[in-house]
Amino acid sequence: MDQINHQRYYDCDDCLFKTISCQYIQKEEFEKLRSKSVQLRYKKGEVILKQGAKSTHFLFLRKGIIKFNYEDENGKNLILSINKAPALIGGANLVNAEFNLFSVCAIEECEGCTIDVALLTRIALGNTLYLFKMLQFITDIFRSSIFNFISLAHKQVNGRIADILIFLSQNIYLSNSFVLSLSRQEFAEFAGCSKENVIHTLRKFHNEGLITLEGKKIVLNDTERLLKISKHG
Amino acid sequence: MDQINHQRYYDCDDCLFKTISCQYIQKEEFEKLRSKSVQLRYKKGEVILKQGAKSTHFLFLRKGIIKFNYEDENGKNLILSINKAPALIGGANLVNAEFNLFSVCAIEECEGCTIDVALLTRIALGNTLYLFKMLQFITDIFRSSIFNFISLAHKQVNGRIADILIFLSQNIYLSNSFVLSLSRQEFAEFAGCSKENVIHTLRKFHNEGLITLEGKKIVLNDTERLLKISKHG
DNA sequence: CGCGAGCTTGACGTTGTTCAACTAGAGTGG
DNA sequence: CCACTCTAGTTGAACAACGTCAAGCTCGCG
Repeated sequence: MDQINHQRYYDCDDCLFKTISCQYIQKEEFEKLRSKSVQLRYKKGEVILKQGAKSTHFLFLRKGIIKFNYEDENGKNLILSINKAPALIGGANLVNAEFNLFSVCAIEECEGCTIDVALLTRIALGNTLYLFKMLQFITDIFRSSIFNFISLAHKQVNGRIADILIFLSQNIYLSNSFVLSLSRQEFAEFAGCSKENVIHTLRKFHNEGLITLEGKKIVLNDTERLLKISKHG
Repeated sequence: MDQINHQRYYDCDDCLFKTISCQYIQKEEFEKLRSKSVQLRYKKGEVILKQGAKSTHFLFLRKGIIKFNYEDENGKNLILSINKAPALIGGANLVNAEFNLFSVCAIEECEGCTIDVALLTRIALGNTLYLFKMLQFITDIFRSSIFNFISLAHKQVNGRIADILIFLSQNIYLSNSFVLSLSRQEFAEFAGCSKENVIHTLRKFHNEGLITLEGKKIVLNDTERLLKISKHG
């Protein structure tokens, strides 16, 4: 068991989290964090943090793409936000709640390390600039959720799907051409509509030449017009 | 000008913000905050903080009810959240942004005082427990927005309106019977639907005996069933 | 008294969901 | 190596939900 947990996939000296941390805190303090930290790999689909569970640790996501997922009483899922590394996740609860408000799942292979919340809090409370930096990291999820919130709230499906395509292109894959890591079902959970509607709409965009669709591969041909659709609603 | 600004509506010694602050910081420090602070009153409908403006101060809301309002490129409004005093507002931007991401408007007569962001930040950075407390205050808006986000995202209008009625009853007016401070239009902007739809749905709830509707006065007769409608979607 | 803003109502067309049938690919076992 | 099954994706049609529109109403205010 210990053997597995201590497996190391990468060198901490190469890690952004160390670089950032050491701008604020002493190396010895970072070493304390590190000594309590464990490197982990997640396969596509794996749950990283479980909604409702007690949040005992953060995860510094060094590589990969994740979704923030909310499951309601009826078992219906809703994707609040999609984020890529680097990110500090789980922190949605630092200020707010003892238990995870959402689940976090890998939608691409992910790599990162756990960070002890209690210890990080203790260190951060002794160093306010560091605390500030950590909070910036942590509240990112809220900001990106609100982007999606606004899109959902007063656009119809055309606009929302255009929004999501642009978001994925510009914020996640950083290219006009990408292989979607989401299933159609997940896309629907992000867009707040049925999967059939996603399929119909993507097909329509394809037929109109806005995008090129080949299964999971999507190419945005006309970002201009997508932006117009997004703007118009 | 100065005369007007220095008008005082209430005694700071009675104010919750002082009580809380003085649990963490020295009286002399609080006096610094106070000396830079101005008491203000807002009438129903007045804008307290304007979306896009530089956020130079917080407002400690001592009395009243406010809405967080987002206006999109086409001039359409969306109410993200409704909150009542006591609250520290404008802070949605503390960690995140230099400019206000949303507007804040009074929907009932409000009373509060400005707080200098730079000074509060300076003091809070010297006192992490206080910083933490302030952050808790400030991030409340996010949590309550996400409540509404989830409701919007995968419930239909029936469920959303039931949600809002319950929210208003339990979190804002603290009674089963209240006089709505929102116009039908604003209710629609909160529910993410058309005002006619709000009217139709409220009328239906009325006819089914779930609520009693008399213009702006609403009585929740059957919270149980409203909860069921909310849950079912 | 008349005007205007907010509210209400019902009709109608559009949007979006649900359902059922079908296809394609991946994994399984004989 | 070929059925078989399971899952994800796709399609179109029927139906329900929702927005838009147009008309009329109410109430407060000049």
